Amino acid sequence: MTGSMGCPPMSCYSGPADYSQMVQQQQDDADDNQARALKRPRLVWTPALHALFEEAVGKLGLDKAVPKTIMQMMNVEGLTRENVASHLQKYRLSLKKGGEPDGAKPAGASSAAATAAEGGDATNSGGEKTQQQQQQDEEATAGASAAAAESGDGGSGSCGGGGGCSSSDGQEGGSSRRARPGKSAAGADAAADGAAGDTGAALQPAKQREEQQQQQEAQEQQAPAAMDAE
DNA sequence: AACGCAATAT
DNA sequence: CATATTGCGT
Repeated sequence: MTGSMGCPPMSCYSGPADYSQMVQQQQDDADDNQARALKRPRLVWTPALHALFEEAVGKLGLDKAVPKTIMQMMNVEGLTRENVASHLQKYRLSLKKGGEPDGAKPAGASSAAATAAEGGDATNSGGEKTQQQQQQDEEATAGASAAAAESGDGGSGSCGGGGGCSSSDGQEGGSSRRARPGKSAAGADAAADGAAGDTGAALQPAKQREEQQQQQEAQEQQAPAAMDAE
């Protein structure tokens, strides 16, 4: 093992496994915070998370793809419903727009892989800094830990059991909504915290547990010999 | 309460 | 730009 350790495509992934901390600076209040729900850094939707997300949506079915379920299925600590909801929106929007028709990509698209599209490192490896805009500040954020691993599929049925779950409903047909102009500045709300905690208490250098492999079916490769299966 | 969506803020 | 946040209507 000498020096070549390049991680072949997909293998050592630095995705949502062990992020670093990096506290962010936010307007802390001078108030004492205490058990305030900490503010988590901007969630970085890494390709893997996206993958899990898409997976969950796909497996659950569009009808059941509701934030709560998705979130549970992804099993990513620290992920909140809001996170998923927000992304879900985007996801749906994207589908509506150019779903994935081949050629519907604005331009340039690159093909992507077929079996596994992973590989995204959050941080580049070279040092290039192309991409992205000038703003964005240096807000380094990170935060979610991922894990999840095999969900065995079908594992969780949210409401299947005993309760009664309402299923999804339909959408409203109406369209008349939207009416809320006002808003703007003026409020002086206060809210914030400071400290560094991490709600995602699983991404700190103190926990060293589950972590390591997680991915979805992209890892079924194994068994050199023959192994029957489906 | 939870979801969906658009406006809006960072 | 990508996300989060918020407001409103189901």
